[in-house]
Amino acid sequence: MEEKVMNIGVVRELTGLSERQIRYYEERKLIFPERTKGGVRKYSFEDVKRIQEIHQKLQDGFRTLELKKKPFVGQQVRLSGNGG
Amino acid sequence: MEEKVMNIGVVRELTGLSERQIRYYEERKLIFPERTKGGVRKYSFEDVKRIQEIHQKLQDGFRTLELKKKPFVGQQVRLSGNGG
DNA sequence: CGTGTAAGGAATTCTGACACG
DNA sequence: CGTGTAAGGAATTCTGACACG
Repeated sequence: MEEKVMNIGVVRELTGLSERQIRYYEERKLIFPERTKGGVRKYSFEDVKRIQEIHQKLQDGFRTLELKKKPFVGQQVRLSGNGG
Repeated sequence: MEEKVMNIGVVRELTGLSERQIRYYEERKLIFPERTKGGVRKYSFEDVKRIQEIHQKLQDGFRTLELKKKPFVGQQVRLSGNGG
């Protein structure tokens, strides 16, 4: 399931998210789709799973930057309070 | 692996065959990709496997029509001789 | 910050046809 | 029969920007 074979349109359908959201997660370095020569993004089923987890975390109040590296282990849920 | 998620371009790369060949196998009713609203074909990993088997059979001298229904069981290799 | 959207361009795919042996 | 190719159109995706709260 590591093969990067899907266009963003398929990922959109599988996840129910928008292309904007999917591209944004990449911009934040949370997912790493491949590209065709022409620049078209290609995703794997693993990516799809990851995208859904990211979205879930965002729902839980995380910010994308907090999801980098090992994003889904040993983290505390934070619904408010930005420190700062 | 039944999910129809790949464009023909990806199938081309995975199989090494041409788009022409891939579309032709569909024309001969040997594979059944889905379609997006816009008419773009979508293939599964199963389809990819099937396509490779079809191609192999053609190499072995079969004709596409002979590959229909249960194409890969109980068949004799035929390298020449078309009856008739 | 995370997401929506309109804009224009580019990559990808589609169909139907002609060609070959 | 199985496959290549040039042709024109259509669907899909891309980037950069403005907007909102």
